[in-house]
Amino acid sequence: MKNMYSSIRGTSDFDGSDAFLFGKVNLKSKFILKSFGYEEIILPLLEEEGLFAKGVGQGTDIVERQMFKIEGKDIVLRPEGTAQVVRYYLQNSLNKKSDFYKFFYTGAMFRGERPQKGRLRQFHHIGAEAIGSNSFYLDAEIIDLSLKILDSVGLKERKLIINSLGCKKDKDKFIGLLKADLDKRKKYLCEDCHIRLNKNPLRVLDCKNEECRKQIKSFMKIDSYPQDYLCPRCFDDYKNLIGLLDDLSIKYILDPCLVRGLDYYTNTVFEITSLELGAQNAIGAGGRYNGLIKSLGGPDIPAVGFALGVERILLALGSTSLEPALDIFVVVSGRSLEKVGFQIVRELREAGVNADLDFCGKSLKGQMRLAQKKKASFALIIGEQELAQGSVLFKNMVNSQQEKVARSGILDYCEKNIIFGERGRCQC
RNA sequence: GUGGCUAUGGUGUAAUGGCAGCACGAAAGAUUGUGGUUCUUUUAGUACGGGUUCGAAUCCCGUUAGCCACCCCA
Repeated sequence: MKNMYSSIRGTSDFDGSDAFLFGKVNLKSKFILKSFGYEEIILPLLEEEGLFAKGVGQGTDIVERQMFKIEGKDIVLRPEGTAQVVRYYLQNSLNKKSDFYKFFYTGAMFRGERPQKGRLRQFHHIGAEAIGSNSFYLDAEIIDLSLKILDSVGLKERKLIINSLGCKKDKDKFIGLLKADLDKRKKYLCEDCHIRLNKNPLRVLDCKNEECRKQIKSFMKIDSYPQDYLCPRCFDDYKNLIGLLDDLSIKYILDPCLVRGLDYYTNTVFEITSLELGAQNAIGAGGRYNGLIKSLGGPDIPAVGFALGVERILLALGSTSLEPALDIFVVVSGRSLEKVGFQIVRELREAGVNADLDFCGKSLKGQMRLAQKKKASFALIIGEQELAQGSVLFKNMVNSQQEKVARSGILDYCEKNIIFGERGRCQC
C-alpha cells in the first residue's frame, strides 16, 4: 500500500448494499417528509463561523473545538442544520411572508471529533424544522414524523425518550437551582462534573458516574414530571404533549435527566436511541428552540425540529438489504457478435429493462458465470446459428429452461416474462 | 480532546525471534455453443517510517488508521 491515497480520517465511502441503503433511507425519508407537508431546502455546506457560535452556543464542544474552519476566513463547514435553516429563514425575511413554515433538509455535516463507530467527521443528517408555532400538536407531529421515517426504513428496535426543559425563564431558574444545590455537593461529584457545573450545568444531569447520579437523584426528588421547575404554561404543554402521544399509542420514556447539549433547546426535548449501537446510541434527536430565532437577530418566533443520523440508522439496520438485481444479461457466443449484443442491450434499456453485458471479452462460459453473479433473471444468448435464422435464446437463470425467440420479438418476450416493479426497480 | 486495544493477500484467519501458510474470493481452464456442484492451475499479503538483532509479521519507538471506553453528539 505504498504511495496510495486514502480517505480522510473520519470520512467514509459507501458502496454495495451500503450505498443502496443510504439512497433508500434518503428517498423514503423525503417521501414521508413531503407527505407531512415539509418542503425541501438545499443549503450550502459552508457558513459563517459566527452563526454557529451564536446559535449552537459558545461553550459547546461543537463550537469550541469541532468546527472545520477555512484557513484565514470566518467560514466553516456546517456542523449542524438547525442554525443554518434559521439563517436561511431570516435572510429571506420569511417571517414577513407567512407566519408558519415547515422545512426539511438532507446532507453532510462536519465535526472534528475523534472517530469511532457511529461517530464520523463527515456524517449525514436528515432534518426537519417547523417554524412559527408553539402548539404541542406540532411537537407531537415532529416526534411522530421522526418515528415514521424510522418505521419506513424498517428500524423497529428503538427507544423514544422525552423531557421538557421549560421556557427560557424556567430553564434559567432550573439551572440556578441546580447549580446552587450541586455546588454544595461538589466534593461528591466527578472531575468532569466540576467543569460542567461552570460551563454547562445541565450536562451534569446525564453524567454516567454512579456517585454523580446519586447526588442528582437526591436533587431531582421526582421521577416523572419536572413539575417543580416548569411554569404552569410549560407544564401544561408538556402534559398535553404526553397525553397526545398516549392517544396516538406512541411509546415513550420520560426522563427528567434528558438534556440536549446545544444551547438553543427549550421546552420539549427528545432523543431516539438504538440498542444496537454501543456508546453512540442516539440515532435521532430534537426538540423546541423557541429562543433561537430571536437570538440570531430575528423576531421572537417559536420553532421545533429534529435530525436523524443516516450512518447510525444504517448501523442499526445492519447490512441486510437486498441490492437490485438485473433483468437480463446479454451473452454472445463470439467476439464477432459483440456489436449485435451491444445494440440489443441498448434496445432493452430503452424499453425500460435492466440489462447489461460483458465488457472484458470473456468466453461464453465466463459470460454465463457473470450473468449468474449479477443475479440476472434471464441470460439472452446470441448465437451464430440462431442469429442467422433471425432469432436469439432466452435462458431462465432460475429453472434453466431455454427458449428460442425471434429477434423482433425480444421486447414482447420481456413484456410477458419479466416482472416489472417487483425488484430491480426503485420502489419509492 | 483523554485513556486503552488492535493492524498479515480483496475478505476472514494461522505462523516458541528462524522458509509467511490455510480458507473464501477473483481470473483461466477441465467441456471447440451455456451459469450454480466438482476438479486443476493462476492470482495476491506482514499499514507506513525508523530502531534492536546474525536474523523481525513477531521485540522497541514514532506515524497513520480502525475499534472500545470517556467526552460529546445525530
